[in-house]
Amino acid sequence: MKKAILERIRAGTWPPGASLPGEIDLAKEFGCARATVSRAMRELVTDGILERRRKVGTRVRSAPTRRAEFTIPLIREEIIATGAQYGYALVEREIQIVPVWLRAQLDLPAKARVLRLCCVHFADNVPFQVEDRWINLSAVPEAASFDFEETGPNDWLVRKVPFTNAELSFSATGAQPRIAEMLGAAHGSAVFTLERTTWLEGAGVTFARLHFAPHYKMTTRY
Amino acid sequence: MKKAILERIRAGTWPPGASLPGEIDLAKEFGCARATVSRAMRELVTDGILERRRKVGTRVRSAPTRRAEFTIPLIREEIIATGAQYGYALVEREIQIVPVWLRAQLDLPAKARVLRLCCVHFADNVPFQVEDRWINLSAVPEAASFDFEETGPNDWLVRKVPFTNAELSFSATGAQPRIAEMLGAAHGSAVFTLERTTWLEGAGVTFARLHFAPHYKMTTRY
DNA sequence: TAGTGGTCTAGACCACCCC
DNA sequence: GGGTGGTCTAGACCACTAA
Repeated sequence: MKKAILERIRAGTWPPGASLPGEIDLAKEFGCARATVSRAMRELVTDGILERRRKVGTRVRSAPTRRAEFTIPLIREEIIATGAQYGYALVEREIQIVPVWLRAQLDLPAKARVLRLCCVHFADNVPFQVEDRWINLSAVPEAASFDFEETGPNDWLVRKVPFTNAELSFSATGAQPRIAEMLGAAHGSAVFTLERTTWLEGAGVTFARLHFAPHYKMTTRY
Repeated sequence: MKKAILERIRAGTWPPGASLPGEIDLAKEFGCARATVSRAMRELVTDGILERRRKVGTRVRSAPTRRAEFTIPLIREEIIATGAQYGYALVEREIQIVPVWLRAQLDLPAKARVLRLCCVHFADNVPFQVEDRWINLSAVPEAASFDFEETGPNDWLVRKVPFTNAELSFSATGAQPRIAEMLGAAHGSAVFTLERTTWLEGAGVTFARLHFAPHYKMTTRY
């Protein structure tokens, strides 16, 4: 069904910007139930192919969708998937009062306690990613008594703590001396940086800043 | 319906990794039709919350390999959305034989002709993005006779040329002298770089390498 | 207010795949 | 083989919104 509609769009029966017939007419035309047409069209909307408005009808999107989807894998799985051996090292672990910049990001009260971790993930013993992690101890008190010597915070959190909202941002930063050293890169070299914040029902859970080794590329197809 | 299921997951009735009851049981429990449960669950699968396998059942994904979705706006619209004034300048326009590295990327025959464009997008007269663009002239012959003095290739292509597949990749690169100069940045400074390739039915259409001014961040929430 | 999509029901058959 | 999800039907009512 979905294929049949797609074919017509590709064939030019319904060029970009054109209106499609209503669900009932299409159902007759294809000889199937209206619910079937409806489902196929709803899927095409989520695929970014169609655009629907009540009372107006369904149109083929004229400017093809410009949405990209990323799956953010666990770093361990990402490394293993390349065929390399995964390695992990904890560099720093400290409980502290939340820094001001992080208070704003996680929406925490003043003097909230956070666990700060810094660790390195290796692929075949070569540094792959430096993870700077802050965990809100009022949201995740168990974290205070876990040592993170063997298991990375990423792995641990994913199994322990659900979240409802997240924010991701990508950027390029010049490697700070400490980061550069841990990554085995030159000072100031361009580092791909991913920041991720997660909340559970409005309460900030954790913030991570991930620094990737030089030449890392994050790729997606659609 | 979808909400009801999500609530239970959040509430911990079905913790990560747990199996949910079958569709028929759930339908009884919620007092609704099986098709309704089915649709809600399928949607939760596409949201990355659930995982389903025939004969095995439905589970809550333990590692929410959640997908982040980006909307890649037209650069012009992105700049205007910040309240700044959009500016555009064409720096270079040349028809040439496709370079080898690009042949592989676009899947072109040797000696295919491509149009190479280099331009800068400004926000309030400050360089915002440098666009390095290659267009396959056998796929888009009209491009050869368009001068791109006033309209950026991005704007033009989006209106003229459909595509069926695309690949996006993000990385951090040290600014090459030419790029640095155009961006008004220091040589070697960290530049966020986005590469985008699009195909139409298997035929490479265009490749773009976008270099953003320092401190650019690409952000998404979900 | 009329017409569109959005959602649901109750039932049916099929495809897959672990046991 | 048998239980699971995948998909479909035919019909119904609701919600939104442009005219």
